[in-house]
Amino acid sequence: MRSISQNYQNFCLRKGTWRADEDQMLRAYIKRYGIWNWNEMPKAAGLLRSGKSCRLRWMNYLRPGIKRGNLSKEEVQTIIKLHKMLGNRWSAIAEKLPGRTDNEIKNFWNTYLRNRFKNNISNTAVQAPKLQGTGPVNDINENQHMEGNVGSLESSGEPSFRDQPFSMEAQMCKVEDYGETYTDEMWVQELLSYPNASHNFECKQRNSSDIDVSLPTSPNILNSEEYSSNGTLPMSPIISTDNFSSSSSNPVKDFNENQHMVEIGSLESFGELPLWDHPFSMEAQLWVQELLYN
DNA sequence: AACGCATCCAACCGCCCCACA
DNA sequence: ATGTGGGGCGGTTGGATGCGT
Repeated sequence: MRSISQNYQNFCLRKGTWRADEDQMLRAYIKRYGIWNWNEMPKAAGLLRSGKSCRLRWMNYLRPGIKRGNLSKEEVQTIIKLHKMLGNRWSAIAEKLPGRTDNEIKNFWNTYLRNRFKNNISNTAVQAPKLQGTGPVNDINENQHMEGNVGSLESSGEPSFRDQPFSMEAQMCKVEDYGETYTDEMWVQELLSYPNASHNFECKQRNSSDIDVSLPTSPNILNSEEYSSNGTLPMSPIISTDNFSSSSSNPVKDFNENQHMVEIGSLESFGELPLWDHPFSMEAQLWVQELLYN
C-alpha cells in the first residue's frame, strides 16, 4: 500500500520525453555516486522523475556503450536466430548483442519483422521496411526485384539478397540458415516450432497429432547458384503441385495463384496468431530469406 | 503551405520474481 | 509463512517525424 506522501510525490513527478538537462543530471549523478537505489536516486539527484523512469532512461539511453543507429546485418541475423530459440525474451536476446537494449530489439522486431509477417500485402507491390530518417522507402518493382535497402543491410557492400531472382520453388525449397539447408519439410516444422505458435497451440489445447508436417515426397531442391542464375522471378510464381505428394495429409496442400498457401495443415485454426493469420506472402518469404541468407 | 496518414521508437504501465525482514 | 519493496521484463502507448496529396 502506497502512502499518501508517495502518491503525492508520484503526482508531482514529470513524465514523457526526457530533456537534455535531465539527462545531464542523471548522468552526472550516476557518474559520481553510482547506482545504489533507483527509487531514492532521483530525489538525491534533484530529478522529478520516478525511479523506474530513471532506470529505464539509464538502461536504454544514457548507459555507456549504448549503440545508436541501425542494426547491422549480423545483428539482425542474431536477433532472428535467437528469437527462434528464445521467443520474446528480449533481455536474453539483448545480452547477446552488446550495446543493444531489449527495448530496441523489441521495437525492431515489432516494427520490421512481425509486421512483415502480419501484413499480407499484395504480391506484386511489396514494400520493404522503411527506416525513419535513414533511408528510402523500398519498393519491389514490377519484376518483383527488391531495390533499396533494409536497415543497414545495404552497408555490407555484399550483393543484395534481393538482387538475386528467386523462383517460388527456390523460396519454398531452400533457405540457408547459418549453413543449414532447409527443405520444405524443415521449413514448415521450423515455423511450427515458433515459440508463439507452440504457445497458441497449447492454449488451444490441441493435440499435436492434429498437425502433420511431414512431406511424403521432397520437392526439388535448387541450390543457390541454380536459382540465382535462373532468370527473373516470375510475375505470378506458382509452386508446382508436382513437387508435392497429393496426399490429403500434406500440410502444404496447395499453393494458389495468389502465391499464398491455402492451407497448412491445421494451422488455419490459430486464430490469434498473427504469423498464421495470413498465408505467407511473397514479401514475408523474401524478407525472411534476405535476413537469413549468407 | 497545410493537412492527414503512416511509421518509428522512447517511455510508460502492469505484472512478476526475488531478496529480505 | 507472509508482507514489502526493488528491480526487471514484456506489452502497449502516444509524441515526433516523415511522406504523400
